[in-house]
Amino acid sequence: MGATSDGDRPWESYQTVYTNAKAGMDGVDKEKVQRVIYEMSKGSKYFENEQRKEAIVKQRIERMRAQCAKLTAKDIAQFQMIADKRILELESSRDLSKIWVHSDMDAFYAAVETLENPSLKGKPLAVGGKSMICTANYEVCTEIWCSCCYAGFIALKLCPNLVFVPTNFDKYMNYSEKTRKVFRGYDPNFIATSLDEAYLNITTICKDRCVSSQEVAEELRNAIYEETGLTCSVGVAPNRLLAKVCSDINKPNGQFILPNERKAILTFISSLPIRKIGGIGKVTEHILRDVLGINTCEEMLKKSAYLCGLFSPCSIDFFLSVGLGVGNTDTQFRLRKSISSERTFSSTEDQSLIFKKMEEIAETLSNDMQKESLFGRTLTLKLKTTSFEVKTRATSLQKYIQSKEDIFSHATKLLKAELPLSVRLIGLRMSHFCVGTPHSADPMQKTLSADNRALLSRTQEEVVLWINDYMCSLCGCELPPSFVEERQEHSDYHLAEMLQKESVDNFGKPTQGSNPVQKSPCVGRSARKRRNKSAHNDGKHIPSIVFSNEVRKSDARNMYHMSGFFSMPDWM
DNA sequence: GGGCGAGGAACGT
DNA sequence: TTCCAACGTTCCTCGCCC
Repeated sequence: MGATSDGDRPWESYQTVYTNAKAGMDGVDKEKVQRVIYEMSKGSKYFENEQRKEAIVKQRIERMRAQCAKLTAKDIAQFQMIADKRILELESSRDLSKIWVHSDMDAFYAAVETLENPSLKGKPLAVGGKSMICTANYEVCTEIWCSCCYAGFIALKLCPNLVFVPTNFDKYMNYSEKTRKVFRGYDPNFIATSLDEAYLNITTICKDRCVSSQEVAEELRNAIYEETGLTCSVGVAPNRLLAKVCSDINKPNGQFILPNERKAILTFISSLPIRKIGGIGKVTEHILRDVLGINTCEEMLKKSAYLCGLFSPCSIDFFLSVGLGVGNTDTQFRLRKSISSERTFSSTEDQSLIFKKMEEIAETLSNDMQKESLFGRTLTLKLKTTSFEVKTRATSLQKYIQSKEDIFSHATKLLKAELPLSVRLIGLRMSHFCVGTPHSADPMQKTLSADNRALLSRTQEEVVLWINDYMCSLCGCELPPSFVEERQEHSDYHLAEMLQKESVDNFGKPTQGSNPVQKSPCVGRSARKRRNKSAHNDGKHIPSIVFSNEVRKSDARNMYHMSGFFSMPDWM
């Protein structure tokens, strides 16, 4: 942004239009696009809110610059030592033994619509509505720079021939399932991150069949095409962070293979813009660029001392990993931490209507929770006001809830405290789960004591059977073998429950003072607490001691890996 | 005064 | 003429408690 930007060319400073140009869009007149979006957005409430958010980011940048300026030579030397040590540790954790594939369907929703209605072929197509489009095909991309993230009416202005098709998620899920059928043939434990994206570990298949990753990638793309009639792009690399970047390089209908060699990775990373990395979005890019002048992944290492001086250890680890091209190579199981439902509608102040909307959302959320046997004890109400300001109000309850009535009742209390109000979105979120046991009412109860654990351990192997080494035979709770501690607590729970029942059967009432557990610890509380503690403390300040590899690994994993199934950044 | 948890905001896809 | 999502996680701040 130049000094004159806000004068003659105000659109240049409108951050909303900063976006990650995709492959095949080099010929687009970016300035025209940026100008049109600015002109059409200007003056709207949405625009005003964007300006407000931008001002906050700018303030943050100023604060960080001031923080930087305060660093003495001694501070910087100290931070450099910490950074260098950490870089060495990350380097030693580099795993080049795995071959990961990231598969990304090309303009998925638009491609499905075109496949089912060939008359759309060759036309610029947007899936969605005038308010927001989900996906556009490549005909649109070559005209207006970006395949999505536009309001429909703006896209229409930029591309007057644009044809709109409403979304049909059942259709997309059907095609997505077809792609997953193919993925299973290459990696039964593949990780789906959305309807159209997945990670596959093809190490074994390459080894067993004595074929190159290039051949497998090609075969996979052909198999997807044969099964669905749709094309995809794939990236092959030693870890998921890099595979994701690689899949974007030869899009659409292409592939890019990054060899499992350190030198090749460092060369690849050296000039890679940071925005290409999953997990670095508009704001992070803006901050790194304007505070530290970091534009490429390589520069993360050059500015490592300053990164250590400004960011939390979790963030530092991520940034340094990006600089080294180190990413996660394990297939890890992730547990959901929250579930939510939200709806946007025309702004209203009508309280009866607002409560009606909230009741509908409570019902949807309750249904979703029932499908996954989830009971939560923290309820968060989200409100987006007419001026696009987002507020959240949360409450933690004395018992785990799931029913629509319970959710609505507690949400009502939260909402009443905010009235009167003019809103355009209401959302409800439940978190702090207890999975699978409707009678686990009191979150304050204790888990098994050490004595009880010793007493019970002898027989617990006989209590819980893990179906497919994965699902609890007694309650259906899903825990993979790697969750050793969580499984232990889960077994303890069922055994205690069984013994308690026996006690009742034998004596007519529960043994006094021995009510060891009434909560199904699918997510072990002790483990969770430790993870939270670790992450929390780390977020506060940067310790002057050098981090241990083990601690940092668990923290970084905590940061993202335990996240939801579909919105997890892919770099870990 | 430090640990800890809750709540709210920010961020990313 | 006017229209800009849905979902999930992490980060940061604040206040309580020992």
